[in-house]
Amino acid sequence: MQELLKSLQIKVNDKIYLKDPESSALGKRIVEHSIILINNIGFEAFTFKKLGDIIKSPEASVYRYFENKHKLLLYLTSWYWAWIEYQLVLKTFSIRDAEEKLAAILELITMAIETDSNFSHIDEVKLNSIVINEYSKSFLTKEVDEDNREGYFAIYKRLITRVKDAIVAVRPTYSYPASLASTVVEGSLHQHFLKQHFPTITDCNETVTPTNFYKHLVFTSLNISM
Amino acid sequence: MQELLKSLQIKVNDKIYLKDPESSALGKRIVEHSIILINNIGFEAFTFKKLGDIIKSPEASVYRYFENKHKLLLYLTSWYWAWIEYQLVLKTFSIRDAEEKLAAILELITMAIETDSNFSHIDEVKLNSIVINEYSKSFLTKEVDEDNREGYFAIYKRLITRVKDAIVAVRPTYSYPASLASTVVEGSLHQHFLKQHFPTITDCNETVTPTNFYKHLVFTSLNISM
DNA sequence: TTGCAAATGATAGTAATACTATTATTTTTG
DNA sequence: CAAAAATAATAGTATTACTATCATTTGCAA
Repeated sequence: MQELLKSLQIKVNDKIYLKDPESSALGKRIVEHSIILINNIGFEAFTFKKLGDIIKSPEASVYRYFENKHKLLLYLTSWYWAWIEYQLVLKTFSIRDAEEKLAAILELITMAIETDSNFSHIDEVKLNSIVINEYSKSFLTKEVDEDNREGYFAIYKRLITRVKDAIVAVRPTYSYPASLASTVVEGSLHQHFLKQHFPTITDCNETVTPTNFYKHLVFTSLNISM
Repeated sequence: MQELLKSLQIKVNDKIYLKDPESSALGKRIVEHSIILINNIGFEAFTFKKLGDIIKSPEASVYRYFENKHKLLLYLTSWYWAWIEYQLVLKTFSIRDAEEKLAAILELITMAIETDSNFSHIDEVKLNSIVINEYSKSFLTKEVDEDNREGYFAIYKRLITRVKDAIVAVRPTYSYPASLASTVVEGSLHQHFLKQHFPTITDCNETVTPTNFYKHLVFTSLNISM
């Protein structure tokens, strides 16, 4: 049931790919192993040639699914945000209290993904790690406005808007709901990164989580005592 | 006087370059035109070959100053953060009141750089734009731990620590001073980016600035009424 | 079950990138 | 003014990021 809903809901903008990777076994292998490979060697060192060698298909076959590796990154990260948005809707639609709902959203957004759902070719733990390490690169480009016009960031923006709406529901007079929402989503990825690589400039570690920090940040900003 | 101090203070880790670009006319041309070129075409499309064509020197000459373009980016962004840190120290060392000092720091950190100082080959406005668009790429790499060990991010971390210290001075009991400091510095770059490319997910525009947002965020977090 | 289209595989090729190497020429400076 | 240092000129390599062509396999419809 949850599986069914999932397969129905998690759809990315079909202009991102040339051929839907969900539509064939090869497409799924491309997605599955690109996640593993990007996670292993990083997006810069990742090439369609290396991926082709791993899945034992010529790189030309990969190019039939994605124009280039940037489109593939857009695909993977869009899928991730769609998956998060799906969980957000599922986990919060029945919560009536605005504060409680916002708290649930913050938990979902700022939490580390630690267990793979294991019912598809997509490893969500590795994908989360890719989002932490590579997501910024998907929009920090000269083509960002063009890509945005094509709708490649639509799911991400919709997610931020949902967070913003939850903030507004709690405190309609607050002046910066959109900035606060985008700060939490982006900032949370950043704190997870700092925790791993720059521990001296974050308070997040094994005991203190980004969730603790962002809950405090958001609720005090909205004038709610903690 | 300010000029003198500046030339004395703004020094980057000398392991970032092979030969100090400040030590020769060619070095300065490399830095000056790399800022212009990266700003124009973006870091991905930027190559030493293209830079060489512009400054009319062979790309091999550029390679005598910087191992590769990633090192050049580290150099430029380190210079930028050193410049910001220098201003921070200069503008706040005489402020005794902790809240006032923190406010001054937040203004400096979150403000857009709009005027070029015009007394060196470095255009700070363009460099600020490079930092907004490319800084994340300097640490979102597989080599981040190695680069960090070499001290390539030392100035940036020291700057964040200064912001953290100012937060602690205001509210010693606050639990997340380092995370708040890193959130403000990184988040401010992000809000400037959103303002330009994703206006629907930020409240920052011509009238509302990241400074307004972050001052509110920080001071409410520290339980100071606004 | 054959037969045709679509998908994939195999192979080749190109321009650009990210360098390294060598030698010649110019510039600096002791 | 001579030696040393810096830069220019040129060439070369492996890899990347593609595109093109044609052969083979696979799925499915008559």
